[in-house]
Amino acid sequence: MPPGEASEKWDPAHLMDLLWRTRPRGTRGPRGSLSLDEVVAAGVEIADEEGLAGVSMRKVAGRLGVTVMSLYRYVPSKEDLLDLMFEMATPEPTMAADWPTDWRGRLTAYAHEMRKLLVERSWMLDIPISTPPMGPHNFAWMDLALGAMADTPLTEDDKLGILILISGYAMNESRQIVSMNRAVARTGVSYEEWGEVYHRMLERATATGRFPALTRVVESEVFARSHATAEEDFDYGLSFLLDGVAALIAQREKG
Amino acid sequence: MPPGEASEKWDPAHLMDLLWRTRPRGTRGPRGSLSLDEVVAAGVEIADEEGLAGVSMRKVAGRLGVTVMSLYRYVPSKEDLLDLMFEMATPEPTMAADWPTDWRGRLTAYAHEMRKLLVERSWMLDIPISTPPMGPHNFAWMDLALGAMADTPLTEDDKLGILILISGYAMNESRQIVSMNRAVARTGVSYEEWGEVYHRMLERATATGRFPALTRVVESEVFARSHATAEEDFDYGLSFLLDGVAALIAQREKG
DNA sequence: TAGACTTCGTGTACACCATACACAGTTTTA
DNA sequence: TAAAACTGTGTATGGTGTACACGAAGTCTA
Repeated sequence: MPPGEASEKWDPAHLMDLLWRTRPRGTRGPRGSLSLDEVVAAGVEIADEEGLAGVSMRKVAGRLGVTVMSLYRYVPSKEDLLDLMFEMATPEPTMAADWPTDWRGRLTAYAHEMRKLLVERSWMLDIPISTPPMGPHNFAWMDLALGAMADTPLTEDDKLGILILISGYAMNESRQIVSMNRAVARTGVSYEEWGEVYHRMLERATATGRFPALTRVVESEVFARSHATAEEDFDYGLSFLLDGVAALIAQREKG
Repeated sequence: MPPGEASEKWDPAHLMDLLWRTRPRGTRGPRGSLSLDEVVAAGVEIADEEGLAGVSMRKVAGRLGVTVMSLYRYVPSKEDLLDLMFEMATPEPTMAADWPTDWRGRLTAYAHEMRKLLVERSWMLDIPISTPPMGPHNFAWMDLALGAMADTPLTEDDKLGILILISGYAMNESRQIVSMNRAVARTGVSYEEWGEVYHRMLERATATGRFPALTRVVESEVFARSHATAEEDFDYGLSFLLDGVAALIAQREKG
């Protein structure tokens, strides 16, 4: 390789080696007193307790009774640690028991499962994702959703598109739920009162007359009335997507 | 008020005052040499040039020729500054000219406009959003989308749900595009080659036989083949949503 | 007009943060 | 036995947001 040419670019394969624990490890020196899993697990613990902002290399090291710099023998950077935490926090999907048999039921269950995970471990949504999914657990989830559509006449192209669409929807909806939960925690205003508060803000803003369509929504008191549960809201949007899938399936069956 | 009761909670109304420039300003002391708009604009400039990570209070102050701490006379915290930047970076929607007349065309245009903005100013997606939209420009966008459905028999409840759904979709899709752009920038691997690279990673992973449905997708070479443009991908998912909206409209017309 | 009151910008200081680097100790291979 | 490779550690660098105290400057009230 010509010198100076390879301007030190980042290689996604390194991350994959970390995720799959396939990093070649020389046999020479002393074996580490820790394992990659222990380091990542410590990070996950802290994130579960204090959120992602609480995860610092110092705290991870402290929890393991080790100096900060020794962590870098296991993980190239904090960014990689976060990617590894995301993978570890994604559970192996185990839905054999009550797993429905029709594609619609399965995709619904999949979306719900994803939302449940992301709302519980909301710090996962705070991790800046810099690559497409590459870890084994994440692949397993993809496989699950794709498998849900196995009995349909959809093309593989279709399935992939739908997978992305539904995952995106679940992430998005989770993001909103989480942001609402945090607002509640931070303000001390209850979940129910927040609709009231937002309603008043909108009233103040629409009083200028600049937002006619928004004004009509506000006047309909959607915000002020006690609203549907987050679960219902989620299913509402999901049904839109699944109707679209159904239509596509019908089309593929015909053609 | 009983002492010790109000345990110093965060008040969203303060943020709204900032966003609407309605913060009461005493008339006593000297007038500031800067304005809130100048501070926020400086932040936006830096974000445009270096991304959100480049925005620090020190750099903003430096750009304005002022000490760091003086910024806190205009903005309570960096978090608020970011919220203000989000609002300022959202342009006043001006789509009078080629604005379609049917709801479907309008919602499509809306979604495209949103995607364009978020991909251009990708740092907006990096801002941790902690409240529902409260700024004038954000309200204007909401109004636009709601107004797009004015001629339909949808209830105000429906419209709000659809607004959230479509905005969420646009944000989500933008997030993916941006993350791809960043991967390209960081690895030096071209946009086209990335499919190739990811394909090989998937091949390696599916070789274990653990992911049957994923294997079928990989074997179909969806990733390896040069793929649809991001624009086409976007419209693909959007059509799903809009079909759902059409179905709901038909239903409301009947009932 | 004098003094009280506010608000300004500034400098200093603190408690963090990620990580580059050199080093000494330990383990394995040639 | 010596070389090589890998380990954990301490130190150091250059960042981060913001609390606090200060003097200067402007505006209101008596």
